[in-house]
Amino acid sequence: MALKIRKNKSPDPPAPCALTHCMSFISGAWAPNVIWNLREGPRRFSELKIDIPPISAKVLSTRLSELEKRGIIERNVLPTSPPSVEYKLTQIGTEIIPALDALVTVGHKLKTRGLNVDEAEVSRS
Amino acid sequence: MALKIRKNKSPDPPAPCALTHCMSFISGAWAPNVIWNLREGPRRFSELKIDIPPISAKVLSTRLSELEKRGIIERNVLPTSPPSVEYKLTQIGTEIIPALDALVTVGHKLKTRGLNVDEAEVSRS
DNA sequence: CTGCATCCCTTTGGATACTG
DNA sequence: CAGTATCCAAAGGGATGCAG
Repeated sequence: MALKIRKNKSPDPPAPCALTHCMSFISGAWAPNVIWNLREGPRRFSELKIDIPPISAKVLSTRLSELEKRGIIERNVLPTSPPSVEYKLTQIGTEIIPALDALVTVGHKLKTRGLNVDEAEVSRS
Repeated sequence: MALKIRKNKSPDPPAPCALTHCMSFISGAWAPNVIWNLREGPRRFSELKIDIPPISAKVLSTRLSELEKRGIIERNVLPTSPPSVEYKLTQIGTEIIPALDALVTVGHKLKTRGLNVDEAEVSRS
């Protein structure tokens, strides 16, 4: 039969969800953090690494590449003896800041309202 | 066995990144979509299921529970013969809409600016 | 200093089937 | 209709080591 038998695997047809798609530019672990930490100006790789302690070099590198590809940040290699690289938000990249800020504001409200933001177990060392 | 040998696994200390933490309330696949689809009023389980075609019942159910626990949505069981359940945004839940909207706006700009939002590479050999 | 390659493990979302 | 339980597979991130 010409009909395709799909057991349970499909090539993942593009999700026709515009909203999901439009928000994909901040996808990936720490992506919002990276953007956030660039809000006050250029920052070097190692600085960002320090800004976001839990991030691994691999992930930071990956995120940086993605964000650059998406037109959110710019990469500048400084011709210093030990090569250093600066990353900065693009024009449009800076427009993300207020949006993130709005989201964080709501998130903060949610927390301070005595609600259980499913982390009542924060009493971790 | 009472002992577990951990080679390189650590309990992953809580990431001290406030921003990540403050945005975690929209974590999980389709979470933003669910919120978004409730923006115009109450919606039933099966309606949401239809609104967001790619979502599975399991995930929708999970997201709904999480969002309720986080105080973003409310669940109302309607005493109809076939039991139906309505979900609606809470007061604070509605505050997320503008934030999402801001994010989506930027995302849309990013796309329409002729940039490759990491999908220019579909022409992969 | 940057950043990639590898390996491995956890997470988590999808499919399916079943219950109230 | 609403939701849960299982199983499964893929994605993605962390650690480490190496390279430019």
